[in-house]
Amino acid sequence: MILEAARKVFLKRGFRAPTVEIARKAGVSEGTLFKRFPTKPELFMAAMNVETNDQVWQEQLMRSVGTGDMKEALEAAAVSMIQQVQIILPRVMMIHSSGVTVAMDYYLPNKPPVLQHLELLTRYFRAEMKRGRLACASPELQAHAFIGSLYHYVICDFFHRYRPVPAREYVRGVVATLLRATRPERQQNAKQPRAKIAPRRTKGPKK
Amino acid sequence: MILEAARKVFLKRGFRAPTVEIARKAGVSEGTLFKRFPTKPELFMAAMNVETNDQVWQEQLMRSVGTGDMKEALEAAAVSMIQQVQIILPRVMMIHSSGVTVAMDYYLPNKPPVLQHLELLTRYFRAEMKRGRLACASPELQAHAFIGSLYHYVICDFFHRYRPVPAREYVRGVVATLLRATRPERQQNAKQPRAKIAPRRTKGPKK
Amino acid sequence: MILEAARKVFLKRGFRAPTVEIARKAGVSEGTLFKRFPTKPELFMAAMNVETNDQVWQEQLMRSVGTGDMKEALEAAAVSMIQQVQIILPRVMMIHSSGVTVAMDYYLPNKPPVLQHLELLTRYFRAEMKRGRLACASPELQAHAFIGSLYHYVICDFFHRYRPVPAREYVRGVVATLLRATRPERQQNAKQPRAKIAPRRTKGPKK
Amino acid sequence: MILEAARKVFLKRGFRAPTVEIARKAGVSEGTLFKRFPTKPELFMAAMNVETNDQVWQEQLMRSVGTGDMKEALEAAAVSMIQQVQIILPRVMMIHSSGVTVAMDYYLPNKPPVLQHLELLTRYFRAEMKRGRLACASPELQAHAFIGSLYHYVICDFFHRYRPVPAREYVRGVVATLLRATRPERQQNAKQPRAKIAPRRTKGPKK
DNA sequence: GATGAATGAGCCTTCATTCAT
DNA sequence: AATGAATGAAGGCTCATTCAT
Repeated sequence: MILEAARKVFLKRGFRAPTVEIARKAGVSEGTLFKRFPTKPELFMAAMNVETNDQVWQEQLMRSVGTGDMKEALEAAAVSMIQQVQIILPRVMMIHSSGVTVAMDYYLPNKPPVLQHLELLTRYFRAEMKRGRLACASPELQAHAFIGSLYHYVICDFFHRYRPVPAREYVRGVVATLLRATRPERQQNAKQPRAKIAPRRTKGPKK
Repeated sequence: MILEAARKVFLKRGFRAPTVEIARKAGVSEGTLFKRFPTKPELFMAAMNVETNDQVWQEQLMRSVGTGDMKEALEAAAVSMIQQVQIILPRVMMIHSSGVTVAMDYYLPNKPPVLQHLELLTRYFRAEMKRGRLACASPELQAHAFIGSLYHYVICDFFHRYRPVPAREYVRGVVATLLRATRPERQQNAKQPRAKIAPRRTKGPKK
Repeated sequence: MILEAARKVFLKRGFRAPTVEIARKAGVSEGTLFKRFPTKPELFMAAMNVETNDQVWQEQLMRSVGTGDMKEALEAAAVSMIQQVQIILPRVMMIHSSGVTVAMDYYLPNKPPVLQHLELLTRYFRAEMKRGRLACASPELQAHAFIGSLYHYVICDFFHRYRPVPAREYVRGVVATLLRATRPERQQNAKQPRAKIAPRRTKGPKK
Repeated sequence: MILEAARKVFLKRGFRAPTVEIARKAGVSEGTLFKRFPTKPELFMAAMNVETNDQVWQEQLMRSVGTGDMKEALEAAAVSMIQQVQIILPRVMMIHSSGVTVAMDYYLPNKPPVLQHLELLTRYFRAEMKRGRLACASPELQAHAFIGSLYHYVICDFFHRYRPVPAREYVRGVVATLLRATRPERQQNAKQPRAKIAPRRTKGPKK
């Protein structure tokens, strides 16, 4: 597939990568390439496309509001988000650095993923706050920080191949921090001993 | 100054920006440009230089360990870090996307800023934990997440001109969250010194 | 043909001749030029190629050893040699003066023509001496001098458009001189045994 | 000395050699260089100057006519000529290949050395023929061939570092050949006036 | 439709020449 | 007078784009 090849080449060598190389990698001639994408920038933008058709996790997260286990819901969402960001971030960076001037309107008609994520999480936090399951001064800011933690994991991996722990474990830590920081102070609850973040409770019952 | 001009042009138009344009913007001839920087990639790498000689805040933060107000210390550090990242991040991204192959060893001899930050904060958290002023399962992960929140502020600003609140306010929120999540459980719980998030409970019997 | 054009241009204007000019003269674009010859020096060396696939006369000369008319054989060879040298000499000179550093190994894998010629003639003279049809102190030196006479004809023509007589006539003269100088002294002259070129007779009284 | 340096550099790297390099080698600044020689071609032509102020041997040779030992006179002249040619030939070649268009009038006001040599030797041969000390069909052609043998020695050395024997020995051989070929047929052969090399014997019956 | 040779505009780089010091 | 930094025109080379096959 042409876009596949273009993506690989562009992400490795930048926008400067010659079209011949893309054509060769895609197994087609340059003629064919340019019949499909009349100019290089068009090919580039198509290859760096950032449309995300996988919003399953977004809907799941919102559906969980008020009902499910917040920790589980957030962890699942976070893992999915990391996966998505791993795909999207390099492309967004590539676009921004390419000097291709179409840059700002590339994720039309949708909002750029980062802002989508922000909005979603903000809505989620706000919703859970309304239900009294979360307490924080600014849900938006909280969302910002939460997402930032996740993005940073991707950034460290992408820039420096630095991955201190597996994604899932990282997510657990981040979610735990979040929940601890936003735990509503109920009647100074003696009945919730701990067990919040308890990482490895997978098998046996604690009792 | 040449590097100033080169930086501006490169950051706006990418590595593809013609050297004439840089020369013109710098107010010198192309000849002069190439006498100072023998090749375009060299000029590029010099302009994208990421060496950071301003580690004042790093030292201040570490000096505050055990003594000052943690909130204040962290907020000050965070604001400085954001400022530094605002400068550095676009350059790192530019380098990575440029296809210039010197890419990976560009911040030699020092470590890349991102990892420097991570290390510093980890050390800081660990130090404060030792003093009992902070409690968390994994100081490294905590640092990761904290820094991530700050980076993300820069990213949103850089990519989408999105800046929900002023940096200082954002920082306040993030630090508050952090401190809330890592507040050691004082007097009322003195018999549970650790074991909070305790990731490594693998061996010893709890009893 | 590209090489044809390149040759003409290079021989007239030197290595400095712009590639555009060659392209124009060859009736192609610069792009095509550089697709065929990736760098200018490569084009240059290809155009100045000195490989000589026309060794007919060399074989003919050697085949004539001992049988044919020496004068005719030598004249034919000399005329051919002059023709070949007229092609080769300007190129060799061009290469040497161009400053292109590949210079010394350009006629690999074969020996350079000059030395080829020297070797051939030396072998020829030696062969004819063995047959008693020629007498000289040093066949190699004789060959050297003979060839030199021919080269010089080309040089005068090339440098100064000076051509005192037609090539064929010149050749006749040179061959005649050679044959006269190397005529074996037959029976009637038995009293002059050697003393031919008598190298060190500088001092001794003539008597 | 500037010209010295220029010569070295030009002869090694061709006309393309940068003027900076020459200046550096000459130990002066580029400014000084261009104050002395307003343009590069002028510097080049000055460095490749071919004026020969050492005509001693030419006069000596002519003075020897009819008196001295022809062999010795010719050998001395030949050695001097080789020395001179070793200096001049590379320069002439360089000029011709440089593409510098002043090329044809560079040895004004004198004749180019090659032709000077030719003329001189022709006159010498003719003079000695008049005295009966030499016999040949065409003194000019004889001179041509003689000089050619000497030039070729220089060429082989220059192009291929090929020097079969020391110059002096080579010269002895060449002169010996010449003298043998042009030895007047003394007393015993008075009825063969000319007809030796007989250039135009093509048509008429010899009778 | 697919191909890939040909094009030529554009860009990096060099270097002769100038000129303020 | 000497210097050498600055200039900018020129040239080698690349590569997006076209088009005849």
